[in-house]
Amino acid sequence: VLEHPLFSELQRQIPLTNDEVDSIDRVPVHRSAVSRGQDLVREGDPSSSCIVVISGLLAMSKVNELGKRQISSFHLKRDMPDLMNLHLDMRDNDLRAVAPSEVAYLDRSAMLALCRSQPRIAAVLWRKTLVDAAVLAEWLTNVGSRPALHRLAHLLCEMLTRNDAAGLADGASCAFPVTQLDLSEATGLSTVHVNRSLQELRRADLISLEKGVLTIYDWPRLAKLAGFNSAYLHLKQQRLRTSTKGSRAALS
Amino acid sequence: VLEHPLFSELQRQIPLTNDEVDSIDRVPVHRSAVSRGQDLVREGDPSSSCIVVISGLLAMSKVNELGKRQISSFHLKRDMPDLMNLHLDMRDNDLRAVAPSEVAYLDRSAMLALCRSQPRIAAVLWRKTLVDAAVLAEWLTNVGSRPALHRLAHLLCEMLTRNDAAGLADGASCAFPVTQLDLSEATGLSTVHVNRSLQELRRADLISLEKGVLTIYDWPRLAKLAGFNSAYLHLKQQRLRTSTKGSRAALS
DNA sequence: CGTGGCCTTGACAGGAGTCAAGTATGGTGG
DNA sequence: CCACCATACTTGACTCCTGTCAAGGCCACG
Repeated sequence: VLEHPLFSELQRQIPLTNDEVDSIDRVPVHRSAVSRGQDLVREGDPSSSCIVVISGLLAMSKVNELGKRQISSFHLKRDMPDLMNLHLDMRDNDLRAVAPSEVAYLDRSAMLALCRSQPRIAAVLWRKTLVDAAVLAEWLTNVGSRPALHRLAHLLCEMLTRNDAAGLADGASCAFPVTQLDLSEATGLSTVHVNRSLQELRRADLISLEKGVLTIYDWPRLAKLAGFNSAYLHLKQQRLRTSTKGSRAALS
Repeated sequence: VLEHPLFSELQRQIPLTNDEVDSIDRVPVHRSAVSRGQDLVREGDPSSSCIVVISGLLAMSKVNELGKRQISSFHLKRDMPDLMNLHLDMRDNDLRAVAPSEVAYLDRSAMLALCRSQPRIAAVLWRKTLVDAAVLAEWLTNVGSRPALHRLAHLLCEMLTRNDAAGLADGASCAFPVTQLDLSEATGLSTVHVNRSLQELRRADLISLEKGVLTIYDWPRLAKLAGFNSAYLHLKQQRLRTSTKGSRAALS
């Protein structure tokens, strides 16, 4: 018997009462696997479910009138991208699997009922949407105010920090299975420029990004370049990352 | 005796019960006037209050490591910009008066208590934060994927639409008391380029923006240029703006 | 061992930024 | 009532960051 996907995430935030656990168990779940590039939901769909990432990597995005796609967030294991639509009746964005993923669909009206009956759970979920919004604001700042190199560096810093906070990082490395096209859509740059900027970061021995694995060799320098300050992620346990230093040669 | 600022906004969303009205009245309010350019709260401040705009125009913004400011949202009368921080303990953004404004400060812990005791009100407020987040995502798309002219046009379309939905527009006109510096910080463009793009929009007889008043002379053409679709604003009453057409000459 | 993604590279173009100077505009005080 | 000042807006010239186009190389997968 599989654990309820809401349970593991909520338990991380607050200790749950028996009553709360029972309420959670009453939310119907439906699991499913999605392959790379597949859309889970599309702009204009009515919101009818609420997705939890079980594994893999999802991206929320919008396509503008010229067909250019803008990714507005990445979602790791245990993230709930659909929370942003819980109280909205129609989606105005796409949700797509950037890498092969497994997801759980929770019934939306059951989720709404859960929030009505369990205010503490509602508060935790609400808080999660606010953190997502804070990340969105930081992305806007990133895209609107930083030059290409800093922008990419910032995204990479965020990904490692979030993976680390979620217990998904391995030292200075974490999974980040994206193509350069994905990166270009997340940063608002062209793929060619993403390619060149990545090379510059690699040549400076700051990072490597290959086969879907991101490694940051010199955190202090990269974070400084990016102007990265993790405050906007509102992590509960402030794990201060100060010392994953060392050149590529030193690590390998 | 002044009406409670929460009341007018919530009443617009759902009919309130007596019990709910009583709970709202128990939230302490403190009104205050702020002058142009004044910061109401700053990045790093603990969230201790929750602001409602009574009149004027506020902007949320972040300053990057190079001192460049990015505005992430504008807030009109009755908006509650601080709702984005209700469940977060520390602010990661600034809130500033773009124009002379009046605001009401609601006590944050009283707001949290209100949400705990009145789930319907919590749901309405939660929904408001989700709409704000949806706007943020659209801004990201705007800044990340549209060229300067389209980007500005999109912002102007949004402002008129929101003013209209809030009952603050006068036909094809609304207040928008911003400087070109403000516009540049909201769009991620330079002030010089904002200036030239505005002139281009004016020369095409699409808009005027002077003395803090925005007028859109040819909505269909401007909206098309901007790729503007109001769906992301999640307005309850879909007031379809299709026909504020006419050249400047025809209107004046 | 093809074949289609994806990554890489070079050459070129252009949108947007910067710098710098000049022009309105509105508020202030003499 | 008008001179003065600060702030905002305009304009021109020039630079450069980033995008576009196009071709070639490198896998991974069938």
